[in-house]
Amino acid sequence: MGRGKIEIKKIENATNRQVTYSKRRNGIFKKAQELTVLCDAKVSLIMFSSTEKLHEFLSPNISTKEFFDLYQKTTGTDLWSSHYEKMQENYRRLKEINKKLRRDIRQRMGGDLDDLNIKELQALEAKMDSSLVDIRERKYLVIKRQTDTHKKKLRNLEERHANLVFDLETKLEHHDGIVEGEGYYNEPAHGDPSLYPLRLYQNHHPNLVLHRGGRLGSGDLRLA
Amino acid sequence: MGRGKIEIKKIENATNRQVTYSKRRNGIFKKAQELTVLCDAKVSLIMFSSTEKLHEFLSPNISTKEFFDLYQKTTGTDLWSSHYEKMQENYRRLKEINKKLRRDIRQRMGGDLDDLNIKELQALEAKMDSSLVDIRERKYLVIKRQTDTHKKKLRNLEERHANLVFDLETKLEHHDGIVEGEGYYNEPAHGDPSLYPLRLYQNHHPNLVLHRGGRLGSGDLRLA
DNA sequence: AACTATTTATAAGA
DNA sequence: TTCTTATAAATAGTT
Repeated sequence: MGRGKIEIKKIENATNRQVTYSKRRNGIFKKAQELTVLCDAKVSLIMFSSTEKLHEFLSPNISTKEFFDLYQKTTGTDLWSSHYEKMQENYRRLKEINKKLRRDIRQRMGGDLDDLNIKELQALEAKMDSSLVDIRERKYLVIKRQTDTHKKKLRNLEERHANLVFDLETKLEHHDGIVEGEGYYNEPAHGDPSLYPLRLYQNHHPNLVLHRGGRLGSGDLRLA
Repeated sequence: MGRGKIEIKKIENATNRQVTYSKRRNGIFKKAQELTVLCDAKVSLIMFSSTEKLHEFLSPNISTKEFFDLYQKTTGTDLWSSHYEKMQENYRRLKEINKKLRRDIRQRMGGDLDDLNIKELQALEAKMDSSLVDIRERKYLVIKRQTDTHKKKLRNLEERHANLVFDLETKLEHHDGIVEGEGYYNEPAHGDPSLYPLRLYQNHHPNLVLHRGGRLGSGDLRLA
């Protein structure tokens, strides 16, 4: 259809080819559009020119994805399954590992033991026993650490307390009597209440204070 | 193009529509084919008739998947991503669970205890202890079961042995002497060799045989 | 991007 | 469906 008949083979002249592509592309798009309307059909027409330019026609009221889903459903193919495969493989492996881990834990918790023989049971028992030793060791270590920390705090507290008492006694000696109100009764209240000198007027000797200090701690720290 | 001009709107007559679809489908396929060849283009033409029948044209030297991959790459869309997302979510969750399980196991094996406080350590110790009790219980149950089975087998063996001895003694009484060769020496050889009467001629009393039977077992079954 | 001679597609009919 | 054919539509080559 044109001034002359042409042979259907690749047009070698690039310009000519491009012009023909443009003309015929319009033609085929029009045909696709007419087919869609006349025959109530769904049409997807996608093309890449020799220069890789993309042109597309799609019937209205449907998206490319919907169209492609329909295509796959109809042809029975699943073009993206290959994309999944690797991930699915990993997923399966992870699931399997997960199952084994759960089973292992169940056994360590004393369940799921039905299909273990004596040897396996003994091995499990031994492992658990050794682990328990580790855990106990660890626990005692943590306790010891905490106890040491408390002891250190306690010593520090005792020292500060003794200093207070010493200061007070020094003042008492200077005044030759008991100090009331101001100073030592109020100042500590702004800080840590636990540092408040207990019944200060009754303790005139630092060594006695140290003894009382032993009771300022938070009791036996051994939680075991 | 035809005997008369037609308006581009849906053909209401179903037969007519089907005929037109068929004719124009051939036409557009031919156009697609010509475009492919003439202009060296890649064309994908997919259509569904109003009766959902699928027809497809695809340029040679390319697969539907390749074509679609190219389409997505060119348009920058990723029509598969939504399909991935759900699976990726599951994968992530599974991985997280797996991590926790591994950690749990490591802790039960006595490792990874650094970030547990005393309370957690105590709880872990208690759980392990209780589990260990379960495992030991289970072990003893299995051992007891096996021991019982062996005892039963043993009793059965003793009984059969006693019967043999009884039969032999009966025969001895009838013959007033020792029986040689035939019968009891050979018959048991066809069955379980362990059932072979031991030095039979030396045991004339069933109660003695029963004592010997005690030594036919496989030793102490207590494996604990 | 237009033009137009000619080929091609196809609507209607058989 | 397929063939026929008159006619509409598409387009090759030209400007």
